[in-house]
Amino acid sequence: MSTSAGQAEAQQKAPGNQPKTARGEATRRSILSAAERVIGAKGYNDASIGHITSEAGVAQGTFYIYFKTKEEVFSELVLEMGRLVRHKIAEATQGIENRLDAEKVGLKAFLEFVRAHPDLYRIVQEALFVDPDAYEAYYTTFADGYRSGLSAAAEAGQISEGDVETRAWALMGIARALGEQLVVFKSEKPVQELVDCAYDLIANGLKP
Amino acid sequence: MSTSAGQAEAQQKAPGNQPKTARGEATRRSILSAAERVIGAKGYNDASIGHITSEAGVAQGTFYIYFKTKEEVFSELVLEMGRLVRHKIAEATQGIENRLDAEKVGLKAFLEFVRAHPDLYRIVQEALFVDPDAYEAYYTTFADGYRSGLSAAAEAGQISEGDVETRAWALMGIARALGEQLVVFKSEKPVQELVDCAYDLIANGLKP
DNA sequence: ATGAAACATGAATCAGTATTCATGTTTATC
DNA sequence: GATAAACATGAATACTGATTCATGTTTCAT
Repeated sequence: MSTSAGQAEAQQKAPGNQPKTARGEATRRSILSAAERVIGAKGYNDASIGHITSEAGVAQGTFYIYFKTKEEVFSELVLEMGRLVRHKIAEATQGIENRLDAEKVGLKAFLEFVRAHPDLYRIVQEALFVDPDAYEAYYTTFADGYRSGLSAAAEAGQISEGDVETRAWALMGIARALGEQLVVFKSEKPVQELVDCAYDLIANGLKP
Repeated sequence: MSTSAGQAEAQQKAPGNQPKTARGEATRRSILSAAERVIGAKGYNDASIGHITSEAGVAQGTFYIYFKTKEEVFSELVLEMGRLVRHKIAEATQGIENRLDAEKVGLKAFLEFVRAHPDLYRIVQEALFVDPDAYEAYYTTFADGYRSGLSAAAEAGQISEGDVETRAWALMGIARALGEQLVVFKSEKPVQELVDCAYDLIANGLKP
């Protein structure tokens, strides 16, 4: 009924508590965003609830009004990363007919997002150890989309034939490695240069 | 002076204690190998010293005869993974003149190693959070070798021109993603199939 | 054979921190 | 403006697990 509380309905895993007022909404958001920064910076284990709540400017107990456990806030961040990234890429590749073009534009959108959200990127990596299910869901969701895109492109003769499953993982691997360049290894290289080089490799291969 | 204690000399980071007798040597090795299994399976934080020592069949205190901290044993495992993997690849690509052939053979060797040592693979991934320096060293060492290999190949006209730095990371990304397929997502696909598909992509690209 | 160094033990220490709870404050509705 | 629900507090609880240590046992050079 109110302005923007539509997503509360279809929640799957019995979350801590959804806020019922604007104040609660704001507090919850501020905890989530503090968690993103703190966990992204220190890693899951060194990020204590105390750190997170003090970064958010609330008391320690307040955390447990909105999240059942430390793991829950982490999982939510992984989900958020998935949603945001997929949205960015879908938005950027909207209406592009040719798969190779879409590949290029999508890669660029991905890398720009990752550079803008280094904490989220690291959180997804750590999910392999903290919340393996979320990690797996993140990548398989991605891979599914990739695979069907590649299949369609092969049908349409836009790309050569080949095992779409393996290709999807390989292409995701390239994107991930370049993202890591930016976030983990702090490369200053312009995103466009990375994209152009990777695109050339993806499209033409290494053969002279 | 004795048979095989030559590596004790050039140690960098003041390690716990190197064993001085055959018994000590054996105990240390058994702790290290237990740590590999336990940390690989449960992750760094859930793998307690108690778990590791009981898996190794020694008392808890014994751990600290050979390792100063829990982190130290972890770092040593990351180093070990780097040494072993580089060795495997070097061995496999020994004497191969053509870079693209070497790429194919090296990728196969890498994937076979990874499938045989899933625990070590996971440990390297976790190093990003537990021991970032070791993580960085692992990948930059790899990338350095890759880069110079690609440069030489480009000189020799075996591959097309292109930014070797970015290409190196992209190719490492492919290898890593396929390794992850095997270890994390438990794919049953034969290594050779993955290699053939990835090689085709690397050599020829996606263009029809 | 013997003494010193190396190795091994496992119970005790010690610190950190996730989670709970009893108590107060704010918000919204009647 | 009163009442209940929602929200907020921060001190107390409870537990885990890395590290230490006082005490034994084994190895080995002499």
